[in-house]
Amino acid sequence: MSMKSYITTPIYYVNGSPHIGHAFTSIMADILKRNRMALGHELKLSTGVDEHGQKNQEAAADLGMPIDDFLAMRCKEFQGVFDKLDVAYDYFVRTSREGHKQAVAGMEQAIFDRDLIIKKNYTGTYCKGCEEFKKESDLTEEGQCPLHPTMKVEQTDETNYFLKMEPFRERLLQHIADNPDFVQPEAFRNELKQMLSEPLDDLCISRPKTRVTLGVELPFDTDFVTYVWFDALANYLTNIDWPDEGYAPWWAECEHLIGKDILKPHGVYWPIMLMAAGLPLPKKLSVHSHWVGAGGMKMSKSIGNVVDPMEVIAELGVDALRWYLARHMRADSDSQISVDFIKQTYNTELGNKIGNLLSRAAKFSKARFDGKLPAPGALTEADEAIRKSVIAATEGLGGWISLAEIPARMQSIITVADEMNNYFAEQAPWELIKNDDTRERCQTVIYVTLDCLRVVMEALTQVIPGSAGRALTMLNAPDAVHPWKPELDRLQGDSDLGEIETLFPRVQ
RNA sequence: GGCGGAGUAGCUCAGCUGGUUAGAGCAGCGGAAUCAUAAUCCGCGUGUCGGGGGUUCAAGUCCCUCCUCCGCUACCA
Repeated sequence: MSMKSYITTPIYYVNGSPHIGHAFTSIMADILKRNRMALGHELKLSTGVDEHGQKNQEAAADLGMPIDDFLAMRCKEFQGVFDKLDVAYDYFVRTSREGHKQAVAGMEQAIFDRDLIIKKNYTGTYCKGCEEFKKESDLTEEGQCPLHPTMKVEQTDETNYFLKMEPFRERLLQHIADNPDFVQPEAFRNELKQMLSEPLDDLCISRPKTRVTLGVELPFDTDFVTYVWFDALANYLTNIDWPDEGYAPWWAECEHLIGKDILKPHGVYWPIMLMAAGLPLPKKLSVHSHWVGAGGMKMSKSIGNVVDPMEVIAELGVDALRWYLARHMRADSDSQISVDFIKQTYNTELGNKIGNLLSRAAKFSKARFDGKLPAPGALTEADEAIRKSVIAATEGLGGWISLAEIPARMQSIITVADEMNNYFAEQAPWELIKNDDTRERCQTVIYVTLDCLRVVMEALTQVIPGSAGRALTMLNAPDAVHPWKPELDRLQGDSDLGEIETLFPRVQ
């Protein structure tokens, strides 16, 4: 029986169109999935959309659309984007799904039955942007929410249901202390500890229907719907059919990928919800930072430095984007992105160093060896050296990688691509082909180069599956070994090569 | 205000517990080669390592201080 793993992305709020942040988290989740699967794990990856809450309700109203039509449209848009990004999700979550709603209600009932939910009146300030109640101290001097300065906060005086949080605080802190991998990287673990360093207020988990109608009705009071965050977080369980028996092995190996902006709901609310319901906590919370424009400028329409994932795909192809994100993400601080940066990285790394090498070696082989890949002769020290380097550079991807390790793995691929170009230039097969007595040597160099490229491409299947797959087809490579590890000499000497096309066409 | 992170070549970044002439990639300049996506290979960097002070035989690397930026958090209002 193979190991099961479960990776999640947040479910995205659909009141706006998909942006680079959505694309990033889902692509990273996809890379981790492909990595786990290469290792022989059975895997489920969930991504999707959050269809509830006041903001969606209002976004639909603004467009003058019936809510269901609006949600269906947005859902299709998001799903289409992830398909184009080659994100191989197993579940595309829609919180409007009946099974999800029932499970959310079931979870609430379970917590309610344990006397951990109380009803009380609350007067305070409410930010629609955050869909949260705010303390006076959370607001700016002008009395507005610092996260949503253009929205007006509302004064409320209403009765709601609250989840008791404080009883679980110490236990959660202890869990974090005992399990360093529970929150990664360390910088965010420390921030979470800070959030938990003082007594927690009860969490309001309901909204009166008089104000919000789009949501899951409370099982114990039909005048209320569930707070969006409670509803949304529960998707991680409902996707794998909780409370049905089968969910357990998946849940035991659950890794949540999130942006640092939603650390609090995932690091505080969610674990406490689970503890309150008597359920085990997820195994790992992998937190990432955000993308900002060149020079560290925030992306904004007025500056004109917004990177639209769909525009990038249309112009450069999906793998230019996937590669850039995987290569330049920094674990605990924001990373920079611009269309120019993506182009530059694409041209120099994918195009010049990898694509061009494949092109020159494969075309040479076909032209000089009758459309075939020649069989190698005896190997020299130089051959052995480059082969060894290729194994060393790729074997990391034959093991379990964490989110934070991805860029370093990509770096080692590029480094070895440099070495391969070096090898090819030093061996100069175009010279070797000129004399009969060096012809066999030429065959060996071509074979070694293309077989090394095959290994690299197999490794890259985890990151840029489309391009890597095409390259393997050109090389007429056999199916990769499973579980995967870098292995030499799997290309057949004296066999046909496929049609050689330009893998990463240069862009201006 | 507190805590944390950051400020290193034109750009993006490495530089761990202090130790040879401060590094890489990209960009730029010169050359070689022509198998290839004008790609590749070789050569070329006098940077006040944010400012100032200090400790030390020796500091980008430790201490103090100041400046700038970012994150979390608090409080005054």
